[in-house]
This record gives sequence, C-alpha cells and structure tokens, in this order.
Amino acid sequence: MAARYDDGMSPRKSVAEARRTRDRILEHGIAIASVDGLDGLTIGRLATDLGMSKAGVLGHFGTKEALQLAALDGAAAIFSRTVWAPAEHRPPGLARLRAVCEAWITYLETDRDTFPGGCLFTTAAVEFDARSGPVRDAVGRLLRVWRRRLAAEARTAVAEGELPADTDPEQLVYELGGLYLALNQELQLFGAPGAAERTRRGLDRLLGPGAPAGRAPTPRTRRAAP
Amino acid sequence: MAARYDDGMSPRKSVAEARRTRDRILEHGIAIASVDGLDGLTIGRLATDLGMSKAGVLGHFGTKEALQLAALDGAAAIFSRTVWAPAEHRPPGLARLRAVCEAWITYLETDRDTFPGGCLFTTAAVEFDARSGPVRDAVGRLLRVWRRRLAAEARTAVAEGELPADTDPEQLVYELGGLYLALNQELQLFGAPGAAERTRRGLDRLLGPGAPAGRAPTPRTRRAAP
DNA sequence: GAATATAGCAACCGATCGGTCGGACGCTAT
DNA sequence: ATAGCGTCCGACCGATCGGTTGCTATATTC
Repeated sequence: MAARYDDGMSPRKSVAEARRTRDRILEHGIAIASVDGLDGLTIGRLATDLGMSKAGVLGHFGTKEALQLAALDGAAAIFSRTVWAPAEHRPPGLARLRAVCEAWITYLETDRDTFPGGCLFTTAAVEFDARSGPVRDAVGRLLRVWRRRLAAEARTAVAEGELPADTDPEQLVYELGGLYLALNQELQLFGAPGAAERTRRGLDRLLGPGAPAGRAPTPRTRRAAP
Repeated sequence: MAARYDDGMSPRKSVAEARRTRDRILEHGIAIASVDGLDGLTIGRLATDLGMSKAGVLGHFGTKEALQLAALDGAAAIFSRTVWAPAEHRPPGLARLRAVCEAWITYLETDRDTFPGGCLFTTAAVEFDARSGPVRDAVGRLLRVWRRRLAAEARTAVAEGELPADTDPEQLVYELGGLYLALNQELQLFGAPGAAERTRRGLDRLLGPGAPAGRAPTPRTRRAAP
C-alpha cells in the first residue's frame, strides 16, 4: 500500500533531521537498555515509544546487534563526558584520581534520566559476560580502556609519592571497580541513600583519607590498630 | 491428535520420577539462567534441551515467573550448601567469616558446571534491579538475608576483639560484596586467573592479614605507611 | 479390579521477535 | 525542471515467545 501521511504528521527527511532522529533513537534506546538490558532493547518497543515504524528505526542501524553496539558507544560517550572530562583539568595523579572517583559517584547517583536502570556498562557486562560475539567484545574493550586509564593515574600517583610505594595499581583498580559495582547494586536494588557515603568511606580506605572536592572529612570506618 | 509413545520412549509417571524430572528441569534451568539470565530462561529451550514438551516443563511450575522463582530458590540452596554450610562448624566470628569468604571464592571459581555463566544471584540482581515484581523482591530478599548473616558474623568478630572496635559491620559487608562482584566480573568477562588472589588480597585488607585455611600468606598489597 | 489422580504429550493460540520489501516522500545536486 | 538519493512508512515474513487444551498412559487409591 501507499504511505499517505494524511494524519497531519508529515515526514521529515533532511539529512540533518535524520541525524537527530538517530540520536533520539539512541538516547531512548540507552534508557531502555539500562532497565531491560541490551536484549530487552527491542526494535518494536523502540518504534512504538518513538512513534515511528520498526523499519524506520532499524534503517539507521541495519541490525539489532549494530543497534546494541551503537547504544554501547553512546553510553561510553556519556560516561566519558560525565566522569572523565570534568577531572581532566585536575593535575595527574591522586588529585585527578579522586576527582574521577567523585564524579563517578555522582554519575551513578544522579543520572537517573539517562540511565534509569543504572550504569549500562554494568548491566551489559553481566548480561554478556558468559556469551561470545561483538557485543561482549565491545563491553570488554570499554572496561579495559577504563581500567587502563585508572591504573595509569594510580601509577603516576605512586610515582609522585601520593600513594605508598608498594601500591599495586592493578589491584587498586580492581578494588575500585568492586566498590562501584557495589554502589550500583546498592542504589538500584535497595535505593539506599547512604550508599554514596559507604563508597566514599571505601575510597578513603583505598586512597587514604582526604577531602577530594571540599566535602567534609568522613568518619573513619576501620583502621588497623596502631 | 493422540499421543502414541510408539517411538520406544514410554513416559514415566510415578510421583517419585516426577520429582526427579522437576529437579532435572531446575538444574538445567539454573545453568541456562546463569548464562542468559532469568529472562533468557525459555520454556521452549528448556523443553528441547531436556527432550520433553513445553507443556511437560511448564506443568511443574505453572508459570514462567514461578519457574524463575524456583530457579532462584534452587540456586540459593546450592549457594547455602556450597559456601555457608562448610563454614558453619567453624567458631563464630572472624574464623567463620574467613571460612565463608574462602568458600565463596571457590564457589565462584570452580562451580562452572552448575553456574556456567557465573553467580546466578549477581546475574539476576542486575537483570531485575530496575524492575518490580516478585522476582525482584525475591532477589532482594535473598541478598538481604546473606548480608545479614555476614554482618552478624562480623559483629561477633568485633565483640570478640578479632576486629577493631570501631569496625562498622554493614560497611564491612558492603565492601565485601563489592569485592565479590568484582571477582565475578573478572572471572566471567576476562577469565583472569589471578582474580582469586586479587580478591584474597582485598580480603586481607578488610579482615586483616592471616591465612584462613592453611594457604600461604599473600604478599602485601598496600598498607598505610607506619 | 475399578476409580481417581497426574505426568507428559501433540497441537494450537495470540503476541511479539528480528528482519525484508516496495513504495511514498522530500531534500539536494545537476 | 528533473533525476537521484536517502528517510521513513505500511505490510508482511518465518520463528519463537508464554500459555492453553484435550488427550493418553501410568501410578496410586479404594
């Protein structure tokens, strides 16, 4: 049959508009995937939510897998912009590391519109960690990049004497990641308001006490007896 | 049409056999859910994998949601038997806490047949943490029970003087959980063989150094300068 | 041995999945 | 002015989803 467009809603076709619709699809797709996972990110649902046809949605990506990868890329861009960029102007080493960690907390705590279901990387990592294919590879790659950045920062902190000389940067990053997995779970599953403070206390134990961005010093949690 | 059973495969109907088929379904279902999530746990796939009909599978549970809850319960039983039971005969407090943590590591590291896709609780928690309903509630309940047990053990450890007096048990459990989330991710996503040792180092930092079950003392990671 | 209960089957249901296809439409370059 | 391209549409495809139904065959109960 012929497309009529007699419902008052005329199609927009300029190449610039196309980019904007693609961005709209991606933005909403990231929100969906954050809640229901990259598998739960359905073309049909995306289409109905955005008031367009499935073919129109899929035309921008070609394949569901490509859509998933694009959503992952989009989330990576948001992540980089939200937690990495604000810390980039800080001096390398411990200061920047602390700034990143603090931005990471606010990223998990406040970005409920863009990621209503929590960090998309965590969701995707758990969802695909036992499968194989391009999506799993992309998730692994993103996580590795992020860890490498953190480890590099930790290394310069050690070189600058801001962290003890016997610090193992990879170990530090490993425990940092655990802290944030715990934060994501706490926020999503229990909605616990004290989760951020818990995380900061854990950070103090890992990085040494100190106020990163003007916040009040946190009460000590546990420290080895002198 | 009529079921004929003329393919040489006669049905078995005794109530005892029925229990065994139910267990078979659950066992395989847990393995599937571990990899593909509780949503990916499909009745059709379960049926073909086990060589039975969809109705035969669903008859034992009635609903997919009931099947998911049953799988969760089964996984909880395995978890309790594998990581809690072996430590139960240890004296309460730090010793038992250490034994649980060590059993937890081996549970994540070696149970690849029952949980080929990693800890089912972690998978289910991330999968349902942004939704609502009985499954999400069940996951939350199980996690809470587990945390309460750990916190209780930590509390007696403090009371016994095995941990510093200013230890916050909930904080300790929080960081413990993060450590194990990190372990699960490391094992599943990167298959890193050093992940267990990383976790033990983190445990030493949380619980104080000490060999829990006869293993060699681990090299120090990072300790505050004296 | 008859009656009852039940495990499991084949077949089927409407809904939705990812994906394809031809065409209508508007923008852009010639 | 017109040809071509890209965007998006409605319609449709086979496969699979969770679930229902009517039935057979066995085990159990009386």
